[in-house]
Amino acid sequence: MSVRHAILGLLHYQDMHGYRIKRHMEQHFGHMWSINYGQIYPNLKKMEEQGLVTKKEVARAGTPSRKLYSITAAGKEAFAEWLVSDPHGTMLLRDPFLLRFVFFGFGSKDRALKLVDEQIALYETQLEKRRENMRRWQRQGIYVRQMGELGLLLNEMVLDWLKRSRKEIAESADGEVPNQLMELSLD
Amino acid sequence: MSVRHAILGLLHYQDMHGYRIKRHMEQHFGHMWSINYGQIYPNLKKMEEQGLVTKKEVARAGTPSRKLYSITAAGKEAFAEWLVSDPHGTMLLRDPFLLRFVFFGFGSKDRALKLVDEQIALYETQLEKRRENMRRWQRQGIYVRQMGELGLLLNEMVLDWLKRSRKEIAESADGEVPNQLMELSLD
DNA sequence: CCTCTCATGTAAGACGTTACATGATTCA
DNA sequence: TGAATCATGTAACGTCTTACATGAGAGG
Repeated sequence: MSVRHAILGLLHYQDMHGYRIKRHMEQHFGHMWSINYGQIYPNLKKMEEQGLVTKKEVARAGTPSRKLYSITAAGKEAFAEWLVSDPHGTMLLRDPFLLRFVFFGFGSKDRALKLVDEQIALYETQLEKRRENMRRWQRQGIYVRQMGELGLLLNEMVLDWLKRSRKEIAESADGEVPNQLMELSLD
Repeated sequence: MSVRHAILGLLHYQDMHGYRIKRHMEQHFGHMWSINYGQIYPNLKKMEEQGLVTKKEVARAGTPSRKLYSITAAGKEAFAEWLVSDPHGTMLLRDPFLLRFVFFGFGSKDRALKLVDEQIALYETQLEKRRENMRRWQRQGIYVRQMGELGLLLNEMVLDWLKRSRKEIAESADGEVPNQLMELSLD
């Protein structure tokens, strides 16, 4: 499970508690993964049972006591194994927008344009955020910086693609979209 | 649920049975999504119960009878609604390799290079496949073709990125990777 | 006073993957 | 004879999301 290993990775840097782990992941890997408490707390618990991490409760007046987790030798070993395990194939773009995009031919051109525009706006906002983050990533070593660069490249590429698609859709007559029924029935 | 809507989309083209749906998705959207029988058959069943599709059993001597599904008016309506529903944010690159990549600083440089090389080989193989598929997508209307182009662009971009990263990793001294512990502890 | 951030957690359900079971036909 | 393809399905498990419950402190 990736979430588990990501946590073990972070604990190499320093001891952390759940809330902090979530914030950190969102700030550093937010453009690649999502994460939530429903994953973090149960996984920390399980990893403690497995001896991959240890818990140290730091009581503080008032607020719920922080639970600081540290990685153990066994945890480091498990992490090291995972780090060099074999590749699992190429990236999938399991993106709900893209899936809808493929079927835009069944809706009206206007609707398609509207949805593409919304998506363009989204990517433009995100591009700015990523450019800001880039400054932070720059100082974090080769690998973190490279990951950030990939995120930026991807964002720019998708944005360009959306704009080109938009243009082509706008220029096509509404009926110009070929009837895909015939084509697809060939296989 | 996306799988359900993807199936409804395909049924716009023509009636299909489960096996065929899987094959079709793998051939046309294989670079973006994965799918398996554990999703298809239960979902077809459920959609039939909901009146989104109807089943017609076509008995054939010997082999298990094919179950041809057709989309109903209600199904088309549900699909049309989904098609114009609001965007859900930007793409996530939930890729196991990338997650490991970020932590390569904790392993040796040689291991990192080996893993990057394996990934490069994977993407090169896939790039060829996608170039072949492009011919098929070309004839399927704007949207399918654009999706195919995005897949190609993404593949080329990641491949370039991997090669550039490889070079930079190779040129870095093994100890040159900054100690990320200090940097990260700042937030 | 109200909202935001800090902080921990659970429960239910949605979604996805893997492995298995079955069996005929086609092709080498 | 053996492997691949066609064809349908289930069970178990793993993973992820959403919503909820709780409560203190800080700042406007």
